[in-house]
Amino acid sequence: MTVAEELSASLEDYLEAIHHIASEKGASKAKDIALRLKVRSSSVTGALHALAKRGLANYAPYDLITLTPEGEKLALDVIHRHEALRDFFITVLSVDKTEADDAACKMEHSVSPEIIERIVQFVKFVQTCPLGGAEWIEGKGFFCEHKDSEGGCPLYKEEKQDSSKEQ
Amino acid sequence: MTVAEELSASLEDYLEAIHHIASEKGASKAKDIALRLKVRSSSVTGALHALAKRGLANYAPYDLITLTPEGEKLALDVIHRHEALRDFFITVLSVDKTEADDAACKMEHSVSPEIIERIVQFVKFVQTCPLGGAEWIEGKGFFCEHKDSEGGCPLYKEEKQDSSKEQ
DNA sequence: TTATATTATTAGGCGTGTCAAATAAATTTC
DNA sequence: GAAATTTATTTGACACGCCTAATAATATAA
Repeated sequence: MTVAEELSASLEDYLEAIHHIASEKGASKAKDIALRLKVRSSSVTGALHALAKRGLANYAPYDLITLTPEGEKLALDVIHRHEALRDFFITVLSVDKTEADDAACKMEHSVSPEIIERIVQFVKFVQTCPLGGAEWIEGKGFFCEHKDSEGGCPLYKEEKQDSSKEQ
Repeated sequence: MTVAEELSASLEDYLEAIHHIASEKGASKAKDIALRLKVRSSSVTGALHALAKRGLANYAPYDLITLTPEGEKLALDVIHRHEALRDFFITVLSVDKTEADDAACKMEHSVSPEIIERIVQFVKFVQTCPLGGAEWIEGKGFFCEHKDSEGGCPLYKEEKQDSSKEQ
């Protein structure tokens, strides 16, 4: 089995669109995809061939379009990146929703898994410890600087409880 | 005067490379650019034609390559985005330098001016108020939540002093 | 200064991703 | 169920940006 080729930004957009349309109306038609991505339907046909060739979409001419499990997995990954970025822009940077969504849409294709993971952790930290003072602890995540003192980091406490539960 | 066409990620990379090579050795040669961008020199020639056509690079066959003032301005903008992202990854997300630089390199082309500005402000905040508690104040920037209490946000105090100086 | 090595350019090809126009299939309406 | 409409596909074109191979210019060494 060879390593799957990196998807282009364009194909990632198609996966994302197909997933979203499917979750709104069950399955996708080329026209909905075209409308959503602001692209002509001949471009959609082309993209669907490419996705089908990679085993990411179920495509038969004139038929409804769905994602394969593999395609679905990749779509969810793109969406995860999108949402992580958007949440970060809104929660931490106080960017307004529309702008945050647009920015996430553009950046979701170039952000690495490592950065996304850090961002997810950081947003989680900010939402739990609004007083801040984030400190990254390798292998654990962000905690506030006073994790050991009374009234310290709630995240850190959760962590402690969790591990004692696991005992 | 028409609105300048958006530069592609690829051309932005060339601008950035030309600027960096020039600041290290005075001017750029096609070979240095090719090495830096891991591209063949025929690709460099093509890119130089495109940049020259847009008035961003001074290009004459077999001659040294420099940027026009316009090209220099755009190069500095790309570099600003790169550095803002890298600093954020390092300072806030505790990502290691190499990874931070790689990630910045990939994302610098898709990040909007608004997001960059917020990130710059946020990093500045984190560096000044390491205890955190960032709060965005429209038209001002990030300050900590205790800006009015004793021992509160140094950034906010600076701001106050600054405006009294201006009086 | 002539031969050699290096560097740059041109020419042509390939993959991606878009479009418009022509055609074909499916759906809706009468 | 036939006609009209909508939707989808094919075909061919074009821009980008990379590549290889062949050629041309420049720089280096003898």
